[in-house]
This record gives sequence, C-alpha cells and structure tokens, in this order.
Amino acid sequence: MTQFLGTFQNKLDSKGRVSVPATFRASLRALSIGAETTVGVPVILRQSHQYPCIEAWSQKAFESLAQPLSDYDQFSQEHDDFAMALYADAFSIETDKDGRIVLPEDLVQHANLNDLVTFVGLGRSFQIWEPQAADQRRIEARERTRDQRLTLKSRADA
Amino acid sequence: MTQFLGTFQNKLDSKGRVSVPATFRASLRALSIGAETTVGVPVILRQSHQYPCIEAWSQKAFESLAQPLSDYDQFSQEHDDFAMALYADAFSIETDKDGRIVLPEDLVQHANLNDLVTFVGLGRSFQIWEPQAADQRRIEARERTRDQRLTLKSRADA
DNA sequence: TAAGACCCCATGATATCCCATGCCATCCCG
DNA sequence: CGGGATGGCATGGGATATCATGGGGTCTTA
Repeated sequence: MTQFLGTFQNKLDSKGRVSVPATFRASLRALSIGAETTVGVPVILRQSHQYPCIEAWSQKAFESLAQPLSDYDQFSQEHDDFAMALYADAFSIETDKDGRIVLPEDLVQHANLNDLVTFVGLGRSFQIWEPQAADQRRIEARERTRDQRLTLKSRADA
Repeated sequence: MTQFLGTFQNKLDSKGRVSVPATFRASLRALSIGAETTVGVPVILRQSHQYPCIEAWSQKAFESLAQPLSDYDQFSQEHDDFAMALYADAFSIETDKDGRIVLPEDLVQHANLNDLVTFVGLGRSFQIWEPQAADQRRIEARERTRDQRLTLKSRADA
C-alpha cells in the first residue's frame, strides 16, 4: 500500500532521533525517486502553514505538489511567492539504517515537540504532531467532516 | 461473491489474532488492488465514527470512499478535515497465511472487544463488533427498518 | 576538544511464519 | 444406506523475524 494510513506514537530519544513507522517507511521508499535500494529512506519535511505540525511527503508526492508552479508564468510574482512558500522551509531528509530521522530544530519548535510524537497518516502524506495536539486535531476533523457530510446530503436531497 | 453477507462469530486468541471468515477473505481478495496472488489478504480497518465497532473495507471500496477528496481543492480546509478523518483512524492490514489478523489496540478498545468478536456483513463492507453490542444493533436496525416501511406505506396510501 | 552527525550493535517486545489439531460438512464406495 | 475418507476452516502454540528503542564508538567540524 503506497498510502499513509493510521496513527502511530513513537519516542524521541536523547539524541533527538525518532523511528518513522515501518509502514510509512515502506510507502516512502515505494514513492521515492531512484532510492529503491539505498539503506536510508528519503522523506521531505516542511512545517505546516495551517497547523502546529510537521508535514511529511514522499519525493514523488512532493514533486506533484509543485505542479501548480507550471501554471504560472515563470517570472511572475505568483510563481516566486509559491516557489518560496513551498521550497524555502522544506528539508530533504534520509532515515538512518534503522529507519530513524533527526527532526530539524526549526520544525521541532514549530510543532512544540517533546519526547513523544504522533505520526498521522493522511493518504498522500503524513504529519508529525505533539500527541495531545494531534488528538485535538483529529477530533476537530471528525466533527467538521460529519457536519459537512450532513450538509452535502441535505443538498443532494433538495 | 464480492459482497459481504452474513454474521459470523470467531475467537480472539491469546495473541490477539482472529480469523477473518473465509467468505469475507474471498471477497477481500477479489476486491484488492494487485494482491491477487499474495499469501495474505489485504483489508482496511477503521473505527466507526457512528458506532462502537470496527469498519472493514476492501482496498477498492476504500478507494471509492476517498473519492470526495478529489472534489475539494487540495489546499482547502475541507480537504484537510476529510483526509484526516478518513485516513488517520484507518489501518491497512494483511491477514497471515491462515487468514487471521491482529486487531490494533486502538480499535479493540473502541469496539470493547474481549475474547469473542462478531463479523457482520454489510454488502460493500463489514463490521467487527463485540457480540452483545452486535445483537443489540441488529435488533435496532430491524425495528427502524420496519417502522420506516410502515411510514412509507401509510404515505403511499394517502 | 566538545558537540553533532552517522554507523553499528544489543535488547525486549511484538508480530509473523509455520505446523499441528480438531471440528464439521461433503463425498465416495462397499 | 452407512461408515470411513477427504478437505476446508477455525484454533492453538512453538520458533523466528521485525520493529522500536537505547547506547557505544568514530569521524567531522567549529
């Protein structure tokens, strides 16, 4: 399965390392660009602009994220803005042999991480959260989705 | 038969394993994506947001569940909420060679499972319940359906 | 020379593999 | 018709592999 599913909680050790869940590593590898045989597994990390969490992308998914760029004139303001927003605070990381990564200090602060972190699968990508914040966000998402579904349904009925 | 029909009761063993009913396994395999020849059978489990039970989907059915995602702008709030609600609580599982799965601890708790579990076929998907809760739910569903039919009838008469 | 990045190995817990058993329905043949 | 053979399936458990985690050692670099 080349999707990111499920929620996992792992430890940040004393050296700042944390294991990427094995199933996520498998997907990251499958969606990597020419890294099918390397020891480490590539992953691209960014701070979320919406939430206090870290976004994580496979190489292929990140490539397609940048797709809108080609819609803009290459020398336009929009192109520059979008490119900067996308790339400027992105980190290209590779896990160690045991599947662990060291999270950049910037991102640790942005997500308010302590010793426990929660990995949340979102299909094409996943996020890294401080555990309590992750729980809150999941509940919020469930409620909003449920409300929305009702809205869509009643519209369909009309 | 690529539908999930009937009700089955199986045991959770001391290692937390439980056999997926053979007929369900056959459907799961038929509705899998490129796993026609693997030893294990893939299944996607989620906690139900409506009931204290576990939802189980074939890969293909889960794919179509995710369909609404493509209706939303990729950077929209709705997209984020829906993706989180759908994927974060989901687990991609594969049965062992003997057709058994280990239920994730989260899901066991959500469904209040002990040593016996009930598999309930729902056509496109099936559910995993604590046996007594499953019975109650079935009775409730029957009654609601009957009431509804009466309502429809009297409306038709009018 | 101290801090950080990276490599490697050890360990315990858990999940998975693989085989054995027992049940039950079906089939076959006397 | 009846009894034994057969095969699919749920279940149990010992052996083995995988995974998350901890930590030691080395090289680099500031």
